[in-house]
Amino acid sequence: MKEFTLEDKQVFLNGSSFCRGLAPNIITDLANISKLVTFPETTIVSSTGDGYANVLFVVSGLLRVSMSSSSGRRFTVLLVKTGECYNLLSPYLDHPRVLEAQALETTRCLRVMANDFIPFVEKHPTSIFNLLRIIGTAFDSANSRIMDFMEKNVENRIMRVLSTLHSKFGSPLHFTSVEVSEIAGTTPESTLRAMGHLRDLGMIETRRGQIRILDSKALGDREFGDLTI
Amino acid sequence: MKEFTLEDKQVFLNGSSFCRGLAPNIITDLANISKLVTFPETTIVSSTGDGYANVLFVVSGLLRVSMSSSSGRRFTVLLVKTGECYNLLSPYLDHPRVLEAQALETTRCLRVMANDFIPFVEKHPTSIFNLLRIIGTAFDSANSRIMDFMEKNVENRIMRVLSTLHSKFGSPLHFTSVEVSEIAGTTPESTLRAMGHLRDLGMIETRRGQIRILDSKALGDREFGDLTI
DNA sequence: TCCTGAACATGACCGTGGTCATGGAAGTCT
DNA sequence: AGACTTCCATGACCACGGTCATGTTCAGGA
Repeated sequence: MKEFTLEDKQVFLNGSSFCRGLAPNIITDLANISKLVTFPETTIVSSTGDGYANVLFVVSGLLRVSMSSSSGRRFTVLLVKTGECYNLLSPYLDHPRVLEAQALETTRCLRVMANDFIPFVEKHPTSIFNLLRIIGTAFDSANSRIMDFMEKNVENRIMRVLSTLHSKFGSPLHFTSVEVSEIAGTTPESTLRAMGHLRDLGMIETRRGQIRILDSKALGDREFGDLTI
Repeated sequence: MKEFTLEDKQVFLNGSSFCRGLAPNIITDLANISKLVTFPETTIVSSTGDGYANVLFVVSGLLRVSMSSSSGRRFTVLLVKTGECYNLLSPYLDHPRVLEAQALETTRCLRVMANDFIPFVEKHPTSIFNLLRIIGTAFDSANSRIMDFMEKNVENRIMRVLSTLHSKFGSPLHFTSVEVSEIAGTTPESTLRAMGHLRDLGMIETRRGQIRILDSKALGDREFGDLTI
């Protein structure tokens, strides 16, 4: 693989959500403390309680951030794609996080160690805005998903998930029923039934491991819009 | 009512979660930009989409932070009591928040305007740790509640809520079935049925508007502990 | 090419809990 | 004291969706 130069880092970071609107010298500082790392597919990047405190900026690939219960059920909190970041909060938290992260594909990331990230933020307080914007959006999304559990039936939750995934990843989506069910908080069977109905209604088309969105407008949530997944 | 002097502010802030471990001069700075305000019972402090961006530190009373759907169902995200704070993120967010806040009792707060709060944090970057710790805890709690929706039945959710409320407010609790149901994400009827069963099991005692916890250990969640409500 | 495992699909069953309805008990106001 | 409101309590109903079971289709590997 080609070398990932400082300039490559800068170009990439410049397009990332965390660096939106930041001055070039700030991005250079961040590039300087970052290091490219590669996680092969299925790698567990961090698991519950392990105290992994590095910040990761996904360059390519996909990270799944999830939460699991002792009974083995998994809930997907976030899918971190190119330009997005994971673990922004951990450098600041003493207690171990409850979330875990796994690479769904071979994933390259720029890694910033907690010990470098904290001084970076202190030196450049304007980065707090982006940090808090990202966290705040995720927090709002989590609460919005709770409302969905209270109000919506499975089919409507699936619709909102598909609409969100479509906004984020385009069409067709490369997710299985298990993956969608772990995002929507239901079972694979119910997911397949719901998607079968949506297919009958002409909103989507499905193939093995592939979902094509035909009517994203009909799928979306009128009240709260897309989630942050 | 007696004057709330600068020294009163400092003493109060010194005991608040946001100021834990902060140097005295930092607390003085915060006290200087804060102003005591009083919200009579039932006051809507901020409602969805109104762009209220001030930070509030509850001196006495209780704020309920909640989310409502168009169909009128309310979900209580947070109960902000003495020493805790509300709206830490809003000064940093451009888009309006989805949460709303109401005073459940006559509530006195120290209010810091967004325009004063942002420079304060920039001047004292160590306050970021507390800010992010509070946000991170709330975020983890939200995800934990989602897991509860997926895994637990109503009775177990109620148990976890009661255990958490007991840790936070002691015993007896002064909440109605409607209020508990809005925290647990269920209906008042189901809440009453569940609490009736818990009463039969000898874990709680109930009177009108009052819940006495008898066996907090049996109520608690073994896997994830208390929530942040 | 066959074999194996994963993903899709669908039916049957039934428990949880939301909804509606009714009534009683406990405060509150005039 | 009586009227009124709020909260507690409980029963009946039934729909949603989780669980289990069975079978088919598809893709990749030996």
